[in-house]
Amino acid sequence: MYAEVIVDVAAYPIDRPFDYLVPEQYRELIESGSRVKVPFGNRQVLGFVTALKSETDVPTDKQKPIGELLDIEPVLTQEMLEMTKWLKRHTLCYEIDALQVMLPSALRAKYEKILGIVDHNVDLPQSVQALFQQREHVELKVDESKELLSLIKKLVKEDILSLETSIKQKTAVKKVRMIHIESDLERLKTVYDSISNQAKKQKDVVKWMMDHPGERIVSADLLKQLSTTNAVLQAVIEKGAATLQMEEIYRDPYADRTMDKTTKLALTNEQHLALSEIIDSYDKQEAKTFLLHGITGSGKTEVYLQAIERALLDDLEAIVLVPEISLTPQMTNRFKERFGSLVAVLHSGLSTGEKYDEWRKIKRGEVKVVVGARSAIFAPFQNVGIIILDEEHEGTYKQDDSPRYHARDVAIWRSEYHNCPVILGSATPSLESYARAKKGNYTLLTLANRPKEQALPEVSVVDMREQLKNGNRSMFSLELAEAINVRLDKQEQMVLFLNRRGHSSFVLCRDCGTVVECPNCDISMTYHRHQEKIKCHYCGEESQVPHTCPECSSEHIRFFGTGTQKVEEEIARLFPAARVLRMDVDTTRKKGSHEHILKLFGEGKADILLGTQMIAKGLDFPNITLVGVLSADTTLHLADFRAAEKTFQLLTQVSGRAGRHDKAGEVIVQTYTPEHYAIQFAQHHDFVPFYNQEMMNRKQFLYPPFTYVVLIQITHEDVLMTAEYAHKAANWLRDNLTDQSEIIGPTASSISRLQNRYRYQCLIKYKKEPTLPEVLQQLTRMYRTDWMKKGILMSIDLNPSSIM
DNA sequence: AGCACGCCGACT
DNA sequence: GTCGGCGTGCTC
Repeated sequence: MYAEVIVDVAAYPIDRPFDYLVPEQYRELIESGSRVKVPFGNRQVLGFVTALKSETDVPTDKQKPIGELLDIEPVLTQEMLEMTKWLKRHTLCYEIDALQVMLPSALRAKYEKILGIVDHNVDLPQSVQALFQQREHVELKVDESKELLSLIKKLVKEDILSLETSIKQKTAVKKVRMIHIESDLERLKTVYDSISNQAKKQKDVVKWMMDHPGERIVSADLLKQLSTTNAVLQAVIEKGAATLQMEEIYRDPYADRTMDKTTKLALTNEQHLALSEIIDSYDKQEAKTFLLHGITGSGKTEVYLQAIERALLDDLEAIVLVPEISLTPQMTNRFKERFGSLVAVLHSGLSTGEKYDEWRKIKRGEVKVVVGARSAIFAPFQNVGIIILDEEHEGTYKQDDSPRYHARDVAIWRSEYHNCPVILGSATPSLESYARAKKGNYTLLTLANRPKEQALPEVSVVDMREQLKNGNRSMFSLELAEAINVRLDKQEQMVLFLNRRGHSSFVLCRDCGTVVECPNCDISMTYHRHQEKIKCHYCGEESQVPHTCPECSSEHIRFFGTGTQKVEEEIARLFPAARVLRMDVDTTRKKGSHEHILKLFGEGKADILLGTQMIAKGLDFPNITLVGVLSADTTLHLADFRAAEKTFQLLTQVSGRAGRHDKAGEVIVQTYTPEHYAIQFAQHHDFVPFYNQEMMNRKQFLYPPFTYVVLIQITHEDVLMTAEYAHKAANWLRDNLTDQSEIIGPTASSISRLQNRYRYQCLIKYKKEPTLPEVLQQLTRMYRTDWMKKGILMSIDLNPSSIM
């Protein structure tokens, strides 16, 4: 018996199955989808069994047996194995990357080099002895000095030391010491009597146990409750009053929270119509994709909940994706409230262990609904009944490193596998999805009204050029300042939005015009006043604020541009009575701080919630009556064909935060380009006219959804090398693709250097290009066999979410 | 001769 | 990706 194994090595010639002999003792147990340890070259690596067979073409002298079978229950389902092949083809990634992306990171291998002493008669050199410090075995870290490493290598060769790789799972299953108390009271009594009166503590413990016969309790809890020590407990166990067992437990991030269960809400006609179309298709077991276009506050979530309820009736499972879920506890809570313990939550705020435990609950079918961010689309359910992507237009559904998959594509693939519907929901659908819905590839469902018929908030656009002309140089227009004062008087809440964190976005010398740039990236450093530092938002570089110009030594250094920190200060100056909560990457770094800020705001502990785009989505507080967008221009002028679309989406989403309940909402948008159609249409909540206008632009410049694009990015530490290979790539594409494709570039990327690597890119635009998969595969091969060795890094992104 | 370093190819 | 093998060139 042989197993085809994909080994945990990402390299071009390795990117295929290797055949291994299955040892006798594993023949009954092994299944495809299990992890194994295998000898590979002269080391041990982790691998995934993708198939079993009785024959092989591999000559006998090259056949090696599997070292160890790691899973009795395979970690990969058959569906995942099929999905892997599809992912590999469609994202041009290594098969091993496709496999690993479907599993929680806890299951990834952790390789350790273990150094041991073989010959004790040899005196080891001082430096090696220091490493061992009397121990028999130590872990050898790669960051030891070169001299030491080569010395060790020599000693290993001479058989004085031994070097082995150990493979461990990154995070283990959490276990607790569980005490099982003897259930036979008589026997407990006997034990009690047998304990000498001197062992008072032991008597106490057994006495307590006699009140709790047959119960189970976690060892630590028992010790705490009886304020005793492990020694006492051990003695009691030895006498037979209880037994100790290691038991698996789940780390539960929601352990200390209780929630009131909610029941179905009554649906509006529109909601009902949408739901019955979905359920119809569900009943027919169609793999149909719905685009649920519902204005903000129109009750999309209730439609999701009731569609899921239908699937649960048949004991099928549901996957719900939300964009970066930890940002929207309000959203996850709605699922927890409706479906209680049937819900697993997967998001980036959980620890590796917590994610692993949620994953195991899903795998074992202990939960039926998973709510999670992008990677939750790989939830290991076996009987999926419905898949939902909320805010389907969000860029976070596209993974921006290998494998560069889009959760929407995976969702549709899985829906075809399980014959179940997919619901894509949004108030501002992506142009791609809306175009597909109009063409009939997706089924369009529309919710044009809010359930309680609340009006959409009034949006006014303020021309900041006029403010400047009238002598107002503040970042608050008169209109916005007035509106803020009104809310402060009425004790209503506000959300202020600015898509830029930090204090000032650049530091400029007024004498020579120098802007302080990051030493590793071609990007200006942002001033952060709280730590009195300047930071690069791309690579994390930090340094002291210069007091003189690094170029000309002038002291006329000034800070320009506005970030959330500066706005916070301005609010304190202009509205001293206002209580402000700032929410951006800088204030939400700690685990749970996100929820904490929102909780404070929900309890009315602040008047103003000031933040970056993380506050644009999902907030639902009844007392918010004003939303202020301090500058709508930040996203509008990016060098990306989706800039207008992103701006429209953002404005519509933030506007939706106001007036969701009884009180009417107002939105004030400040901009230097009020005439721009994205701002105009967002002002009037006009998605369809915006869509039509934007489609005309896309058509004119041949951008998606009229074409498909592929972004190819080349980076290297040396500019000339970067440019050279970018040209090579572009020329190769021009020579090999048909003239149905347009190849743009190479050009320097808009951030031309990042983390000390220069960046060039080219773009392929095509409507139909039958040769594309083949050509890209060949380009990848050239890169992996040849260019990589020269330090070039190349990435190919099909349907990139941004071309910057 | 003895070894450091870089390049090449193999890995079931 | 990571190892060993092998060639080149430098040093004692």
